[in-house]
Amino acid sequence: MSKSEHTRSALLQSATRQFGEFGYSNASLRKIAGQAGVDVALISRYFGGKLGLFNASLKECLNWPELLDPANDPIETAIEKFTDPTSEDHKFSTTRMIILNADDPIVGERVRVALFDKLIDPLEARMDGAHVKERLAMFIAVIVGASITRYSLQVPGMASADAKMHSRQLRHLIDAALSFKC
Amino acid sequence: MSKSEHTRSALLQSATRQFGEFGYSNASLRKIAGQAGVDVALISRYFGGKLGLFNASLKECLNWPELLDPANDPIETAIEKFTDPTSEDHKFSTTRMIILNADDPIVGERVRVALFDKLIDPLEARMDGAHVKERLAMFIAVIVGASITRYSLQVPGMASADAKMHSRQLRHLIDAALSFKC
DNA sequence: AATATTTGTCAACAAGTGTTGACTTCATGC
DNA sequence: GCATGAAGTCAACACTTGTTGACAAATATT
Repeated sequence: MSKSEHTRSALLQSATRQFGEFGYSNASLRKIAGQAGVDVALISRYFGGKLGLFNASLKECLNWPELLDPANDPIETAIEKFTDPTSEDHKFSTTRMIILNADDPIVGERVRVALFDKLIDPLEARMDGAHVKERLAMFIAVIVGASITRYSLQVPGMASADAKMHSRQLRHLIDAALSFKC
Repeated sequence: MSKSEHTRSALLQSATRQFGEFGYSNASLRKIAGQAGVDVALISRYFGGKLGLFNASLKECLNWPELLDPANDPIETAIEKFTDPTSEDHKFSTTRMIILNADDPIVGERVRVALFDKLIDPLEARMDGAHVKERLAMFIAVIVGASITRYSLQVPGMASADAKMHSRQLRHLIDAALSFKC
């Protein structure tokens, strides 16, 4: 790994944390560079600017090839990815990255398009039964709502629940979402 | 209504729109004042600054006395308030105001405390049965998740659903949340 | 009518933002 | 050893932000 690749990836990792924690507009390039131990000007050099850095970070976040693998159940894969149990801190999960930036006046549109291209459309293509669109939307709503309730709002009934209990809550709601009949 | 009260309320209304659409940090005092047809400096005069303006707006948003009225069913009242069918544009709903600012580095803590004081704790006090905390958290998750999915992410299965269909989706998930048994 | 109080206007401020270009340092080729 | 190009440093830029204080206009009070 060359020197430039090293700083590039350090920048990308730091950016993903900051964008995921504070959102695009609240994240500062100087803080991103500082956390990566690198000069601010290098961001423009390697990514062309703040927008380019965000795009690179977004692309990395939403790269979920497992979703396309026929060997995997799409819903189970999505649950694993969304709840992201490997991440050390859910503050920096992909779910948060999406939610926090979906309304941004600058990158919101981009985030939504990427979300559809990389996640929602592939998921929809692999679901069957009646009312796929409606059930999928309800599934997304449950995942997103649970994430916000647990980590952003910190409502005790979810925030203080242990992993097992939270998993039961999630499964119960997901089952309801997927079994919806108009 | 005196002159000063008029500009004060115009400022407050404009602020609620901007804070609800862009979030605290992305909202600009100059735009708020401009939309209210008033000079920027008057914000500092009437509200003491940006933070004071936000607090006033937040207080107004979360003033839901109907929730405490024993004549009303608390859950039904909460649903009405959260889904906010009277608002001309859900972009400026109370739900959005809360979600969009719950993570802000400056006002996030304030928003969460107000949410608990004014909504969650009163709701919890009026619910009965087993596992109240867990079921309430799941209820919140459904409301919040549906709002984001429909209005922020704009997932077609919810965003394109008419009012009747969306209401059925919401009821189905809420029933599941409230009937949860550990 | 003259004074006092409220209400509104304007310009400036310090701080922070993303971005740029000239410069130095470093490593690799010949 | 020297020259070439990559990699990193630094200071400045134009701009926006929230806030402040001095001033003008309008309204109310005596």
